[in-house]
Amino acid sequence: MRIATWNVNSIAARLPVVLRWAEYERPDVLCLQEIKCVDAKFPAAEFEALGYASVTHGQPTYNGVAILALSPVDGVVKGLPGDEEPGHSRLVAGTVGGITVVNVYIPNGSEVGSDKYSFKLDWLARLRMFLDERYSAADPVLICGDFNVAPDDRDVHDPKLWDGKILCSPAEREALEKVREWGFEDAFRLHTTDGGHFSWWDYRAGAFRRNAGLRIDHVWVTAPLLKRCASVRIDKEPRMWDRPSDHAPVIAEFTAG
DNA sequence: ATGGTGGATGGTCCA
Repeated sequence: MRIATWNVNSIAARLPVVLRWAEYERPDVLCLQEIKCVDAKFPAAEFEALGYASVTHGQPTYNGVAILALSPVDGVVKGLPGDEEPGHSRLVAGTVGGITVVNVYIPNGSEVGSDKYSFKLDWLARLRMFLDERYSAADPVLICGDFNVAPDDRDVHDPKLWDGKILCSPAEREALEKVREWGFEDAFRLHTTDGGHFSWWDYRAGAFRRNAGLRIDHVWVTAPLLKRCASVRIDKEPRMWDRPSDHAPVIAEFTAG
């Protein structure tokens, strides 16, 4: 069972790249963030032609998340409780092949100290409450997505430059740690302990060429999945294609449970 | 260089 996560920065703009990648990689589950479209505009038929069912939670212009899966998705949840209506579409969850998958697009936060930063910290606190109320860490639960946080300095190309900045600041790292303490481990760090592995590179200033990136896209799992996790890798290949997303997909592989 | 690039949109907002 392979589960992937990818911030695609508009599914309309990225459809050729995502279809091409899905066709050769063919993960069992593909979690997308920033689809930037309403549910009715999601290109479900194109993915269905590859065998994928779509569960979308979109909104106009911004945000939006989707779970694509080769087998049926049950127990679907759309949206984080406590979101104002109409809220940001930043969470979609469901159970596929016995694994509960929680797909999140955690707010970016803009700048430390801004209103958007407060919203990010509050959203993370509400995410923890949602997990407390809805799921059990004794079960196979996986949370993945664009977390918009580099958990520690190994995940930052230039820790001095980013020190205290958005995506790296202590308060957001602590708020994310509270989510982790619910019962998750960072699956990537099971297999890879060194730095220099990134999942996002700014479009500007030749950041990808210089590998000036951050590791902000994550796959975290509970204990029952931890022992089944065979590998986690970041696929930089589609970041080199024409009209790429600024994020690379992350793929986790699990042995049968 | 308080910039740079990219997406949705059709002015700016967002990342």
